[in-house]
Amino acid sequence: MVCGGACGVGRLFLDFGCCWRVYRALVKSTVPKVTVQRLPVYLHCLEGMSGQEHVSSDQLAAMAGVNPAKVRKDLSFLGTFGVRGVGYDLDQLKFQIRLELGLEEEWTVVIVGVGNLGRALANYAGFTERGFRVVALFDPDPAKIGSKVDGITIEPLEDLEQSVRSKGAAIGVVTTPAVVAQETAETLAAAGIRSILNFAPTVIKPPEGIDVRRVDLSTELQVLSFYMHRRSR
Amino acid sequence: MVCGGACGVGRLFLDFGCCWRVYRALVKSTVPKVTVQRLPVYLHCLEGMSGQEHVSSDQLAAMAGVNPAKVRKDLSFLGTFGVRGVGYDLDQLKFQIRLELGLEEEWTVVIVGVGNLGRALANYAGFTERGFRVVALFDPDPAKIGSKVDGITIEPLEDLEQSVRSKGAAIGVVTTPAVVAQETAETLAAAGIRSILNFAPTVIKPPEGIDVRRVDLSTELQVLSFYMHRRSR
DNA sequence: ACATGTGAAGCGCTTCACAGCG
DNA sequence: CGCTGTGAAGCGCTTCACATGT
Repeated sequence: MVCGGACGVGRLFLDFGCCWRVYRALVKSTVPKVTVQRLPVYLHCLEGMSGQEHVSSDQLAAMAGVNPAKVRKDLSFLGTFGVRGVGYDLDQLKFQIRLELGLEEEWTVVIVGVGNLGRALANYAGFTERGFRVVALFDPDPAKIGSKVDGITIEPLEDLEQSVRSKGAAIGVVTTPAVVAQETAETLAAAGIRSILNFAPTVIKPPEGIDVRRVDLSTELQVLSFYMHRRSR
Repeated sequence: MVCGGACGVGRLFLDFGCCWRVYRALVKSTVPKVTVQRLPVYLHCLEGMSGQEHVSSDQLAAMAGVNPAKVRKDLSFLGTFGVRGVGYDLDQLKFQIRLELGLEEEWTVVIVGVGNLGRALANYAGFTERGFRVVALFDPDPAKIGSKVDGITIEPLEDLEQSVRSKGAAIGVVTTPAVVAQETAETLAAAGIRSILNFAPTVIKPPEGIDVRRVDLSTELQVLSFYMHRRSR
């Protein structure tokens, strides 16, 4: 980037001299996407530490498997609370990351599609540990309706909209077959869900105003396959 | 990048004039990482199409939710077999992607840790559909050993090395608790596994020569949390 | 006329290197 | 001295725009 040049934001052109920081703060006010993805990793590493009051970027970097400079830059987006010559205060750092990630709020989750994967997720301890509470399960199969998984009763699909709305759920997890994933996402959106985590092996076109993240298990295997294939040539 | 400038590769500096393509072909010979991640998505989209002989980059881009130019550039790494004014031959394109991803080989998979998630993955149809065959399951729990999941007998951890070696398995899926994930990865590496897919909520330091990919379900939720939190400020 | 293939510009993340400060 | 915070350079991916080809 040419420093001191003009920054184009949509059709608007602004000149901040050499100050990209001002640009970020005033115009975008955003933490880089890649940083957001690393914050949970840092948090996890920090939570596994004990018996020390401070952490250095080198230490955290080694645990998270990244470059120390990256750790420092990432953390600098949350504010300036490291101590030179010492490191970061462990408790404060954990708190700041949780705050930034919005983990101080308790988010409620519903899961649509109680197959093997849906059931596994309903039982997944990692959700509860992070403050995500599963409040409802939905499935179209009459044989499943009424039975419980981890204490939560499986409800019929027809009740989805009303149930989600009354519980004020924020996140919808889609573990349905691929063919009904889009439809499911739209129903969830209509019911007032704000974000969707999609495990169905298909691309969901995000409904208006909804943030969709995709986790595709077989995609991951295919990526591994590529690199194995490559290495053996 | 300054075109016509020098390209540094390690300590070696080479000058290829303006030709980044030559540089890629001769020195790196690699498809960009992000492209590799998108190829499975394209493939999935193509497999869902029928009743037409050709696809255009615009069409594929719309289905995959990306920019058309990106599709063309991605595909150009696999070779030059689009037809101007027409598009890509559907069957040929599917074949080329499968070839590039190494999906023409059948990879064998073992799963370590048969909890809810491990069981879900053992049953996961998406693996079989893509040519990944689960050949063994391992768990330390004596109560589980000997029972079957989807036709595969659960074996004790002690048999892992010998069993993996004799079956010539290529991919190890780690669905153990976080505390034993590293250890598990090293055992898998010692047994001759070549790649690891890690679902344990922790960072595995890759054993020598092993490619490790990490899928963390709660990380994904935390990323969603960040953006929801952000929006409501 | 239409869609690919691709230089080149744009943009954002990574990494270096060091000033700044306890 | 040690470690953070950060300009600036490096690098790779994205996107544009259009030459190229059918």
